[in-house]
Amino acid sequence: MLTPLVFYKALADDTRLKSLLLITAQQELCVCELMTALQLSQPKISRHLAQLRKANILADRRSGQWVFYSLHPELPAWAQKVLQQTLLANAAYLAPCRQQLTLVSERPASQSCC
Amino acid sequence: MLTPLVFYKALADDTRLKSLLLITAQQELCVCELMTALQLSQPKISRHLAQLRKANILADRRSGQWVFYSLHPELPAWAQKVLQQTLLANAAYLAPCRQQLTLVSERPASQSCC
DNA sequence: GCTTAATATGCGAATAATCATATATGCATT
DNA sequence: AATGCATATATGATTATTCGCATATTAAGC
Repeated sequence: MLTPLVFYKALADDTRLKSLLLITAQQELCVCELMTALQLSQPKISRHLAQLRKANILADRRSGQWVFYSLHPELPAWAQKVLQQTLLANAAYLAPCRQQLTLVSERPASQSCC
Repeated sequence: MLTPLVFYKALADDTRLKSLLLITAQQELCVCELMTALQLSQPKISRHLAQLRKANILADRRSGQWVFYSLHPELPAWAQKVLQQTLLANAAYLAPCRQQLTLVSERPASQSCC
């Protein structure tokens, strides 16, 4: 069960926060997409995603060489709302990352919602 | 201006998170009330509150020997919503603190809402 | 002025988080 | 099987946070 402390510790790092918000906005992203969006090294991104996965905040799904990360299906509703609100109210914080975000062309069709 | 990263770093500590949620629930609290609610030393509480004050998340008001802390009037709406939702959805996390919370008898009348 | 209660802060020690680098795995193509 | 790309993990060094203790500060009561 996800405690608020564990959740907010997960958000208390620039790499993790931006990754989470980008994934919240895009449904799912792979490591290399986050690399270009955040302009950070591959091990750095991978490490932080692993942290979020261990906390059951993100779920991963492998598709060929890529591993796609999305919000964990059992992420509590309050935590989802927190992410959504943060995303909507802080467009400027994410704008530079979203500009540099480039989706991989080989991306397999994902079950897009909304 | 309060960035999401600064805000979530402020929430990423047990003492600060519980203090903030208790203050969200009670409008305002002083250091000694938080000491008994959280069963922690005075310097420890004071230090963390100072951090939250420096980040403009809390405001302080002196009344005699007491210093009362409340949510900063200019705390962005999204941050207020985050605190409210966290409070509502995590009663169990706060229950022990709320049980031990004892308001000072000399408490000056505060503009209580709800 | 003196004492007590509430709060704040300086400082060094302990703890935890993060980083860069190197190495390893998994899958696809040749 | 060998090469290349995407991803994962291990390790040691660095850096940030947090803590406890002692000491200031501020206000109230005598």
